[in-house]
Amino acid sequence: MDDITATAPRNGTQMEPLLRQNPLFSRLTRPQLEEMCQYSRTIELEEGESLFHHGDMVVNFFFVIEGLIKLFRQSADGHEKIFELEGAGRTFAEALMFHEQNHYPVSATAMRKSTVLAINSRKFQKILVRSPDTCLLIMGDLSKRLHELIGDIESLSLLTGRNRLATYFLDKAMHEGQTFDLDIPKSAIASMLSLQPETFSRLLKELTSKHIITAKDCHIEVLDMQRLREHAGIV
Amino acid sequence: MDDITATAPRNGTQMEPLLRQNPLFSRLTRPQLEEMCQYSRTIELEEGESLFHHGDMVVNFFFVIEGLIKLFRQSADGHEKIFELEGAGRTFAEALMFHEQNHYPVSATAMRKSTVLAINSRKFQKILVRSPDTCLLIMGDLSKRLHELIGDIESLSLLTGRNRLATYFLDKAMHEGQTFDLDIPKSAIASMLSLQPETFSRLLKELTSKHIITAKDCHIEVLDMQRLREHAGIV
DNA sequence: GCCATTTTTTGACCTGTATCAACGTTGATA
DNA sequence: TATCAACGTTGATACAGGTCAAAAAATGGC
Repeated sequence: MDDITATAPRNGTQMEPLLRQNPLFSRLTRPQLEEMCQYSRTIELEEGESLFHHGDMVVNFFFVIEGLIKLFRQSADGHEKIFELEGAGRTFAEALMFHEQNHYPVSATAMRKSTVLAINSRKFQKILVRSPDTCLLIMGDLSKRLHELIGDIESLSLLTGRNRLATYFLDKAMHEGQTFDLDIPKSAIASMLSLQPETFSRLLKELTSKHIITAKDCHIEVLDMQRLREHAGIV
Repeated sequence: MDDITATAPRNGTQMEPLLRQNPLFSRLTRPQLEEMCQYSRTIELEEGESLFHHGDMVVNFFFVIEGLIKLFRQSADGHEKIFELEGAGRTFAEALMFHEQNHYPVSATAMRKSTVLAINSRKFQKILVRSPDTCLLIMGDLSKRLHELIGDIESLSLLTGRNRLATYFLDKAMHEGQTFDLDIPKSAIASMLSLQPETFSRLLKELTSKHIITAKDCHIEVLDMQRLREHAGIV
């Protein structure tokens, strides 16, 4: 019997626990998981290496074993918008498996040395038909992403860059406490917030000059949550 | 036996054919459809009447029998962003049924006299568990919406208002031919494109003064598809 | 047809953010 | 240590689009 861990990228790493954390795989039986792994392969990516391009035909969806994958799109004039950064334990492009003859709507490249599991969409779909439990979890997942995207559209339509930056910091502070680090280049954060790096820099300066946060390199400390909330524009 | 058509809002209208056009219902057996209708009720809405508000607890999802429903969100300073207009045959808020204890992420009001079918989410979910076919169709549907939202985010992040208006007209021209009518108030179109009515009006004027379109009241004719495409910024 | 109301357009002005260019920092490489 | 490239900051400037106010046009009731 093929052991799942055999497909793990590095010596003895148990991949199953990591897979099980993701709703796509949490309810699959062990044989189903093994079947899936037979139709999967791990891909090692160097920093900056590309996994697929906007417009490529969809064959696989992906599970991040390690690293960080950037999902983005470029405009005609070379500007880049990052939609999402996916880290260890996350899947991406799985929503596409439910279309026939589909094309990736975004491009994917590694922000740092990464390992991903490429899972054949068509084969996985066959497993799905026999797992209504998993179907419901996936639908829950898709629905959550839908929510998030609606939130993004709202903030692009109704809020200012200042609002979006403050919201970003509020989120960070919620999850990691009053002091945290920016773990990706500022220009990448700017792109996620749909701002130019220059504007990002100026807004950051504004928040520090108002003594709402302190910023030393990538290290941020929130001094005044209340006023940060006010700047988030949610009132 | 309860006939499905019994829940139809107006004398003798067969609702089943309309329901069957929607992927959510196309693969359900007749008994399943009847079971569903037992947990549903039709709601009549006057123009401007509200169906639910952003933040309300999710109990039902909705199927539009007739009319037009506006899905939107309001910012703190009273600005409104329309996410979607749903007409006859469309469902909305169905993505929410896969979360427990969920709240509507948008508000819904009727743009004109409308009739909707309110379907109990929890009950429908129970039918779903026994319909893997339908699950896959729904996932396809959710995935398509995800795509569309990603497209919206891209156009808000990377394109100008001019680009978005041109894209809107291109789409219309594709579906309805070189000449078509704006069937909703201009201010509503502006909101969908994330523009102020004043800006919308000015961009419209610009397109007419360049002889790319003609606009008389709500009647639009595209004169120069090629240049309209150029204005859409997709190059 | 006329009035009241709503929607759209127009004008003047202002603000947020992009753009372009220059410069400082940092970190890797030779 | 010198050099180069990548990244971030700063300043000057430009422009898209928002805001406010008022006029014009369209709509709907009576």
